[in-house]
Amino acid sequence: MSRKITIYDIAREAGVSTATVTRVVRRDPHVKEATRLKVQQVIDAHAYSPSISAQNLEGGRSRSLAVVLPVVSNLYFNRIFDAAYWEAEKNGCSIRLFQTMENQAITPEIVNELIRCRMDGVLFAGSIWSEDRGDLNSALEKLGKYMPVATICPPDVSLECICIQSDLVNCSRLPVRHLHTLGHRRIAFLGGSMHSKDTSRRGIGFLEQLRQMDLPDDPAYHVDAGYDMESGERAVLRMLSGLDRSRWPTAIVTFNDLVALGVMKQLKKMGLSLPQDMAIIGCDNQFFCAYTDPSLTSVDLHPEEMAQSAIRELLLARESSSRSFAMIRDATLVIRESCGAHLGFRKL
Amino acid sequence: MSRKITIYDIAREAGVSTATVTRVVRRDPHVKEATRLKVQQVIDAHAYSPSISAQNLEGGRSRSLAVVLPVVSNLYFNRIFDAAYWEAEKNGCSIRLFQTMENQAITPEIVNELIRCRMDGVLFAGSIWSEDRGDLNSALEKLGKYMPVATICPPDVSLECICIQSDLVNCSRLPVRHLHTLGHRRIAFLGGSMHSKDTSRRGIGFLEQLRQMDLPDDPAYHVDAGYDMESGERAVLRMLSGLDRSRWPTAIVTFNDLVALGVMKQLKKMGLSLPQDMAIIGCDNQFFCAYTDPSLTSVDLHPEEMAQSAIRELLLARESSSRSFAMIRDATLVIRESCGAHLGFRKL
DNA sequence: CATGATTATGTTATCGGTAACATTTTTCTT
DNA sequence: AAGAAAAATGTTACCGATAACATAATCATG
Repeated sequence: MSRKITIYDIAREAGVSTATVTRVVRRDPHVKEATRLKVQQVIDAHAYSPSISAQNLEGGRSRSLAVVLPVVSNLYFNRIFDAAYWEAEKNGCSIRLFQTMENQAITPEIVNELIRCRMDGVLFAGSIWSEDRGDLNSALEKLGKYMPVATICPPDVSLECICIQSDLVNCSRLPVRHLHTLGHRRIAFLGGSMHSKDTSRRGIGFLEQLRQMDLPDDPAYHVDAGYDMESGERAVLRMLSGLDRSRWPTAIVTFNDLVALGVMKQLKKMGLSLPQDMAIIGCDNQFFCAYTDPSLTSVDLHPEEMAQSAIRELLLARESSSRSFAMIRDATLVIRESCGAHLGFRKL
Repeated sequence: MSRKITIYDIAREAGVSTATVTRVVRRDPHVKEATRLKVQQVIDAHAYSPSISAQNLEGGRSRSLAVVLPVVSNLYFNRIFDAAYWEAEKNGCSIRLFQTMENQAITPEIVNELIRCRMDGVLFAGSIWSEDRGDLNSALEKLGKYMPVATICPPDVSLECICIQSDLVNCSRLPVRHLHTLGHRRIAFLGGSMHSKDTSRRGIGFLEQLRQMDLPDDPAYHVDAGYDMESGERAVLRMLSGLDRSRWPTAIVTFNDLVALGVMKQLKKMGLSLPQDMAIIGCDNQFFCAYTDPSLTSVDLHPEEMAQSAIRELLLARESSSRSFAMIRDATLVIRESCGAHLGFRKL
């Protein structure tokens, strides 16, 4: 393995001091043109570039940001991660990923590692809240003493940080309104685990929306459905088999597109035709929504934009210390075929 | 922002030298129990842990591996990245991601950054080969002088490195054989860009397979289809509209599951029913395959296992210098509904 | 051309650990 | 109890870059 060329090698070969080499590298104007040229030549010849570890040690920063999220393989978080990557890249920073898995806990090990590595900032993204948010908050609070902190998740007023959240109100309102326009009255919500605060928040928004529009908010229409396809399949089966056919909802709003995928599969298995017998609305507007059959109407929370803002704010916060920031990213309903809107379909 | 506790702080407070603190941290047995306890107490009290940058600088390594791939948002590479993450995590390493985008070029900037950061190894994953592979090889060769290199992609014998590849032979053979068993004779391949070496390799394997089984290898059945859903839609339309209905293939093998998604959508739009009118086989066995309608038979190349092996070998190569390794990961056909096998369906 | 101002370059301490080597302390042996 | 061996601990140079400070070289001006 080759030895890495150091600043000393360059200095020696160019016949100058290391200080001058640094100056050339950092484009310090206080260098005579002749010297600059000579040094630059040696640098180019060896393709020298300063060691990151040495720079980090000296400067006490790392030019890298942490992104802490449950799982990258989840498409929603994948989009956050990807967007964060490019935004960081654009600013000469790298991203270090930490996956917390379902429990979404920032373990003391992670906290420690982040501090050890002198991360320039940390972005925490989550959707399911851990049972006692206390742990999470205290972890974030501790991190806040060492680096700027940003979160993309339901907000907690008690926390001073860069706080970006999706528009949960519209996230519930848009689907209900759309379905209402199409004439639906019995609308069900298959959403997440009812034990999680986020879900119930979304569920509550959903219920509020129903009431505002004078639609029935039958508890039987509000079912715990987990976060994936299998859960969706099971949940819809459980819900429908517990109801007399006359009381079946005519539309289902799901926690996310994965759940919707499961729901659609199960409904077809039961012999229903979509969207005629049941309208479906998902959430996240994943890439496959346009390719399901029927294509899936879905709410886009714009995770990319949220991640971008978060990273941008983190980088700004590096300079101007202690900066707190809050924004709500609006939600958008992307209408496709799964509610029959394209057919001019209207429930009676 | 709090100042990070250093080894000097601990040493001073515990009344020992920094060497002793290091010994305690590194579990050196040559420390008196009483001293160890005293130092450990101070360490715990301040939640001290050694600075990564300092360790990296001193030790000349980074405990982190680079994963270079086109795009993480692509599900295939996402799985590679995720598996690499966990395998590295298990070994106390972190992963640094580099996205090369479509051209899949390891730019000089990336090469430089990898060396600058003293990466402990690099895993290059790709599928589409850049037009002149020369650039890529010379980049990998250069990197090889500084760190162990692994690749997950079609092999190049000229390159000395850890070389993991998927079983391209079976990747072509399994779908053709399955379709043949089901009575299909006219089988089409919608695969990637025909300009890329990988695709043509896969395409060639496909053609060979057809010949071996005495099936027609009509060039009209071998179409450039890109890598995503839109390309799949367009490609199948192009292929079928160029053929008399009597000459239509009865089955289509696609480059990947995304292309298959597009193909299925287009076929349905044309009024065909699946799998009766057309059998489809995808590749990658993505999570959504079980939830398309009909569910999609697909080849699994086991990217997770490949990534795992790659990372494992990289970590081993760190110790025993210059280690070259090759393996072919077998492909598996996951049979679902899209060829009608579940119906006992047989083409006549 | 001497002198101060300005510009260019060099010297050195520092960032936070690590490990080789040196030194001190303890333990064991006879 | 003296001396050797072993164990515990301390000292220090080093990893590679940076920047404050010091010094040297160049320039302008009366």
